[in-house]
Amino acid sequence: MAAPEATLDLLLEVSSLLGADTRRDLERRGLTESRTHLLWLLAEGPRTQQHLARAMRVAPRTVTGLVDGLTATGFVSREPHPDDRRAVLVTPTAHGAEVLADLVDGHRRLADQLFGDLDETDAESLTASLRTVVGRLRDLIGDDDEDRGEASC
Amino acid sequence: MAAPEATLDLLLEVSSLLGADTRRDLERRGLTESRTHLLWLLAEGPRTQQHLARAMRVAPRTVTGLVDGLTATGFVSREPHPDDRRAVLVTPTAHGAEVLADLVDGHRRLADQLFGDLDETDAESLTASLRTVVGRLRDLIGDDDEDRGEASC
DNA sequence: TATTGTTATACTCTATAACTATA
DNA sequence: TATAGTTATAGAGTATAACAATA
Repeated sequence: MAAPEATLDLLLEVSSLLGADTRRDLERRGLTESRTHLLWLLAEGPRTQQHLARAMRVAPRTVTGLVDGLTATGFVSREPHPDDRRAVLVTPTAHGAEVLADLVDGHRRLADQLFGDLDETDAESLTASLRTVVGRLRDLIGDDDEDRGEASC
Repeated sequence: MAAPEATLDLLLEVSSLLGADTRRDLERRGLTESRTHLLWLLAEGPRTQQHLARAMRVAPRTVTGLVDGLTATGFVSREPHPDDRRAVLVTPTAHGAEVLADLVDGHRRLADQLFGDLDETDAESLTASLRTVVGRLRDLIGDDDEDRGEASC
């Protein structure tokens, strides 16, 4: 038992359910996954759109659209860059910062609900297995993992 | 160590990498994730669009678009339903069936690459943990898992 | 009256290409 | 000349609502 395919199917189901849970939570707040990913990258301060495009591995034009949406819904604003008049600094509004803090908190609570009561041995074993899988997937994809911020939510 | 949040982050990274690997593979074949999900549901035979909409948890109109795309690119055809003249049976073409078989095979090979060499203990422990996580996520979401086909690819 | 699938419309995410302002 | 961000255009996925044909 525990055939490789069954394990992969479980992992894919976890992915699907995690995505569904996340989306449902975000919808209530008027956010989408992509917009949230961008907002998440502002946790440590304002960033230029170029920076965000590279971190999200997305075309600059895509960031324009995401920032447009987040601006229209009151989560961020475009502020002038102090040193470069071509660039803007995408900056969370008070509301955006509040929602962001809330999302970070929700992430922590979800982690506790899912893994908080695993005993030490199981937890170690699970993280070790996941680390191995991440390494193998990176090899398969040829991902260098350069330049990314923290994990998306 | 092995804090709950680190484990969740690993799981999210696995999700992200699995998605990237899948998309890259599908692009080469002229498929998208949604279209592939639909094609996958035809593995055991033709289905009506209503059936597909329920299985994919998506609006009927969305299925129309996906079937349009798959028809235009030669993966499926719409055949008359023998008993119900309102309905159509979405049916893989020869090409579609061939690609589908190839995808199923690729899924098996990926599983082997990721988990084929785990020792019995680790494999059991990993699947047990994943099953627990699936259960908890289902509870969180209130997912009844009725009516779905096999896992999407 | 209920169901199957469609046309019509709209929003989001993504991409490429051409352009403006600035460096 | 190179970079930051935009307008323009396009394709994919999703949704709701109104409608046709059929059950």
